[in-house]
This record gives sequence, C-alpha cells and structure tokens, in this order.
Amino acid sequence: MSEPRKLEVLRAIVEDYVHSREPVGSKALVERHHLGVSSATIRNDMAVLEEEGLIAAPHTSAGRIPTDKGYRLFVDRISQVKPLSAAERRAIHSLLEGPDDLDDILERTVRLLSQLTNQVAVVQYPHSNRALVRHVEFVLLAPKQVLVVLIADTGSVGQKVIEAGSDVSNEALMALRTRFLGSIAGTQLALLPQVLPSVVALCPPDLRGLAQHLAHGLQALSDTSREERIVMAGTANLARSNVDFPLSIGPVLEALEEQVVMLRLLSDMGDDPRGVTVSIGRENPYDGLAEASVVATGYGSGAKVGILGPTRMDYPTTMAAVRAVARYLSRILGG
Amino acid sequence: MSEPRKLEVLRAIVEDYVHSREPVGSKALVERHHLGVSSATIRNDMAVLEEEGLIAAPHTSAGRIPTDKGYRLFVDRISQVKPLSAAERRAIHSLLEGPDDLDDILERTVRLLSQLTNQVAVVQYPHSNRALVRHVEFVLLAPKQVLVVLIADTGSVGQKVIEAGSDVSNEALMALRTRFLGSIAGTQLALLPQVLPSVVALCPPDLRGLAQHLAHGLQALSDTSREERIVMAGTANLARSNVDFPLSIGPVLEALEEQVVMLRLLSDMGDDPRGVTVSIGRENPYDGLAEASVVATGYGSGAKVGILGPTRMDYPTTMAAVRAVARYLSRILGG
DNA sequence: GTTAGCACTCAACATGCCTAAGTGCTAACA
DNA sequence: TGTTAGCACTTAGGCATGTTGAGTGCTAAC
Repeated sequence: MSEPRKLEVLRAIVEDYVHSREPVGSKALVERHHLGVSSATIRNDMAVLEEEGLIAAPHTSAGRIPTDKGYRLFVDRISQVKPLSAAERRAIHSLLEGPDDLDDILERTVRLLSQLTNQVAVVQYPHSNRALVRHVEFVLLAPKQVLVVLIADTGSVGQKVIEAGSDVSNEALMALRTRFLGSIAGTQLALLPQVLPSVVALCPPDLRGLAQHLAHGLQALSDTSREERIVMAGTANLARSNVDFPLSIGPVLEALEEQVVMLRLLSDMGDDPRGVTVSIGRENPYDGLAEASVVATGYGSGAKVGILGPTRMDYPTTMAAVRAVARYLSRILGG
Repeated sequence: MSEPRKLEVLRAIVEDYVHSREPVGSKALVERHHLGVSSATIRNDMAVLEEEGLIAAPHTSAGRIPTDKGYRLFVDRISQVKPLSAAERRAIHSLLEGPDDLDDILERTVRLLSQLTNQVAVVQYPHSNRALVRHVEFVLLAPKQVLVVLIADTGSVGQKVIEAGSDVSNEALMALRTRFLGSIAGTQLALLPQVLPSVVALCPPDLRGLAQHLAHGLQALSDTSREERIVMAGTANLARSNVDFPLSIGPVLEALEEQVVMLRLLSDMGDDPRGVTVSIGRENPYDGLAEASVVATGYGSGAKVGILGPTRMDYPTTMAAVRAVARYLSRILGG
C-alpha cells in the first residue's frame, strides 16, 4: 500500500469528519473524494491506519473517526494553512485599525478572532518585560491608605492600594513621589526589584517606613504587569459546536474561568517554527480539556494569542486565522 | 377551597420542583408535605392553579411545573428569604476582608457569590457619580500620542490614549497638567462635562488645541467610569444546572458576553423595597434569557450585584445570598 | 497491489406491549 | 359546601422484538 495514499485517506477522513461530525466509512470516502481506487482498497488502508492508532471506530460496524494522534499527524504533515478569504482579510484590517487603548485593541482582537474561527478566542496581555517606567503616582485615599499607580511607556497602567502602617501626610507622599520618579523613571519594569531597595535606602530616615511600603507596592505592580492577564471572547461558540456532547462543556468553562490554567496552557505551548502551535486533546495538561484543542501563536514580544475549540475542528482555516490575527497584532503593537 | 391552602400548594410545588427537577404530582405532594388533605383535594386545587396560569402540565398525565407567573407569585407573596448558614456567613466575612483594590474586591465578590448560589454572578462597577477627581496625569507615549489618566478619590483609575493633532511637547503637557489639576481637582466626575470647557477656554491660545484634546479624553473617561463595566464569574455553573437542556445555554452565554445586554438588564430592574429584585423568565427583555431569571439588588450608591440562573432555582436561598453579599459590599466600599 | 463479492456486526429506528404515575370526574360523605 | 374515595382514562418511559442500512473483514480472483 502506498504511503502517500495512506496519508491522503487520513486527510480525507479528517476533513469529512470535521465537516459532517459523523464517523466516515469507506464507501462515502471514495464517493466524495476521487481517490481512484475502490472502497475495498480503502478499507484495507483504513485497517492499517487503525492499527497505527491514527483512527478509531466507535463500534464495530461504524465508520472511523480520527484519534488525537490522527489529528496530530494531520496537522503536522498533511494540512497546509489555508489562505484567508478576502472578506476575512478585510475584516481584520478594518476591525483592528484606529489605534486606541491597549485594552480596546485586545478586546477587539478576541472578538474578531472568535468570529473568524467560531471558537473561543484568548489573548494574553503583552509581555512588558522590556517596558520602561514612564510615570509613578501616589494618591492618598484615606489617612493610612495610598493608591499607587505605575504607568509604563507601553501605555499600560497598573494600580494598587496599599496600607501604610501609620498616617501619611500629603507632603511626604509628594516628596517620595519626586524621589522615586527621579530614580526609576526610564528603568525597565523587570529591573524594579533590584533598583527599588536602593531608592528606599537613600530616603531620609523619617520617610523610610512609608517608602518601604510604597516600594513594595511598586514591585507588586511590576510583577502583576508581568503576571499577564488574559482577555477572552466567544464562549457562546462552545455551546454551538458542542451541541451533541454538552457534558464536556462544563469542565471547559471551568478551565476558561481559571485564568491561571489558561495562562499555563498558553505558556506551555512552545513556539512552532511554522508559525502556530497546536495542542490536541489529551496532549493537553488539563483534564477538562481532554476533548479540546488549542491553536495558538506568539505575537509582539512573546505573549500569546489563540483559540480553544473541540478537537474536531477545521485546523487549516483556524490556524490561518490565528496566524493572520497575530501578525496584525504584532504590527499594531509594534512588537 | 381555601385561599391559604392554594398558596401552600403552589409553594409546595415550587419547592419540590426546584429540588427534584421533575413535574410534581398530587400524590407525591401529600406525601412529602403534611397538608392534612387527600390527594384528590389537591388535584382540585391544582386544577384551579392551572386555570389561573400559575402552573402547567407538560403533558396529560404528568405532574405540574410552575409557570413564570407561578414563580412570580411565589417570590412576591409566598417565599421568605432564608437566613444564611453560619458557614456561608463566615465565607462572606473572610473572603471580603483585606481591603484591596476595587478590582480585587469585585473579583472576589463575584467568585464568592457564584459559589454561594451555584449560579452565574455579576457585579456592576460602582457608580462614580459622587466620585471626586483626585488626580490627573498626562503621559507622552509617542510624539502625537498622549495617555490620559484620571484618578478618582474612590480609588478607581481610568486611562485612555488620545491622538493629538500635532506633535506635543512634554513641557506643554506638564503645564496643562498643572492647569487642569488646579481647576478640576475635587470636582465631581459627573460635573466634568460642564467644567472642562471653561478650563480649555482659559488656556493660552497656543495650548488650546491640545487642551481641547485632553479635555475630550478626560470627559470620555468620566463617561466611561459611568459607562459601568461588569465583572462576572461562575459561567461553568450554567453547564451544571442546565444539564438537561443544553439548548438554552448558548443564547445565555451570548447574553452574558454582551456587557451591554447585561448592563441594561441590571439597570432596568427597579429597586425592590424588600431588598432584592427578581426578574423571571420571559419577564426578561432579552429573548435568549427566556428560561433564565435574574436576582439582583443595588449596593453602594446604586450599582447592582446579582446572579443569573435558570428559572427553576432556589429563590429564597439565592435572594438571601445576593442580599447578604450586597450589604457586605456596601459596607466595604462605604456606599 | 487491487478488486469484487459475501457473510457478519451493530447502531439506529420502528413497532408493540406493559407499567407507573398522574389526571379528571362522579358520586358519596361530613 | 368543601372533602374524599373510587374509577376510567391518558401518556411517557422502559423493554423486548424485529428490521434496515451502513460498514467492516475476509477470501479468492484478477
């Protein structure tokens, strides 16, 4: 049996199954795809594919469906990323122009991506490792409560309320603001933990306690802007595509709600040279996502965009959309 | 037939149905609730209740289930809010203490509420009508791009990137910052639209163009802090409770994703003197929520907290949880 | 290596039957 | 007049049975 045809059969099975959601049999296969051989031959091929664990039969006299391994092979060796349609291309252009807030951009990006793919779209906030401190602000909210605001040159703004041990005067706060600003403006956010202690040390003794608190706050902020939140959209698509097995939707929603899970998921995915990385079904670390696949890629300086959907998804198209959106995003954010 | 017993029967039906998820018949009713009459009598009562549109039978020989109208009557006239268990009370205490960021608090609130009720919890950002301007910051991101930050005394921070028509100098920006700050610090956010034009008018002519842009940005920010975003958690609960009709989950997820829909929904709900307002099934303006109920109440200075779940829900307990959480929230945020 | 043919398997659908739960009604009752 | 017992009637759901069609695996011929 010829190796190329074997792959061709697998491709046909994957495509048909993704399209019809039903196990696909040998006869239907020869009808829909002009493979030039008879169904009996295909049956032989399918037997081999099954032996290799690439496809499986739900029960004796049913057609076959791809296994996780089958999808994997399909993605790795068979499929080629489909070019986007002109309309889709246009949608990306129009929806992402008008440079606005970072929040806005990400929001619009996930919406777009979820519409494009009919899946749940996820985007990680950009890494701000290289971000520089642009501005620092301390605001007295209550006698012992200070709001610390850290603004990076990327336009990202972090905020945090800290409790000072004792009453704080506005003058002290202003003095410290100037002092901190002078010392750390222009510094990389990532370097703050190393820089801040010396700033505190240089403060006059009577301000040092407060300075310590403030430094803590700032450091926490530089952490949290690295802690990387995610934005997501299109959860309703889950209900649409999984209309038959509603069982699995619960765990998936749970996973989606746990930002930590999603973040780990995204970061764990290496960066594929071909542009997009795919994690299929049980390859996936989290149990609730055993029937889901993630298609993601990096953008800008390393953060991830991607989608999550059922293993039975149209990989070529999805991968194309993810890649296109990521490229666009990189361009806009000047990654 | 006695009016009180009729209500008692309705109550029993609602309670049993909520508990068992199955149509409840006359016989089961007399067994589980000691009503002191026979099933035949109950049958007569149920016939009347059905005539009045308070309950309905899915098919001829099945028990009855409450209609929207039935739930309505139940909520309005029959049920009394159940007191929370000690454990729940404790959970509220412990989870909401540690005064932190506004964001943090709201985040924790929805999580708590969704766990308490096993429903989707939603909280609206607090109204900031009474909030005062605490601080204003302009940061030059690019030659023609300025980040405008508006900090309120409530600890809420708004940010927005604006495009200036022409290049901006840092000096001009600083000058304007001082000017704006001097004029609007301490002003109510809600009054900014009235105050800002005069500030612009008083600027030296060469700065007026930029000032105009900045004023626009500030005004937009004061709007958007009123525009009221929402935070939500517990969408996975939808899958759990609707395990039988997965059909309806799609539209609900859609509605939840549209912040606008949820915001309208919440604002449209009047404030019930009894503490919590309930909107049941089709009473609900949005079609996708025809099988859902919303239980909400105001907190602080008028924003809403609440939950969304299937019409078949445990109203007394849910209402208690929502009310308790709202009270706590008011206390923490000093509403 | 490919194909035709055939026996075999099994989910899905249909049919008919039975049961349990539940109703509505009528007539007796307090 | 409100309550009750009794009974005929309805129907979803479970079960056993039969039928159909898609699909497989195998063998023998090409």
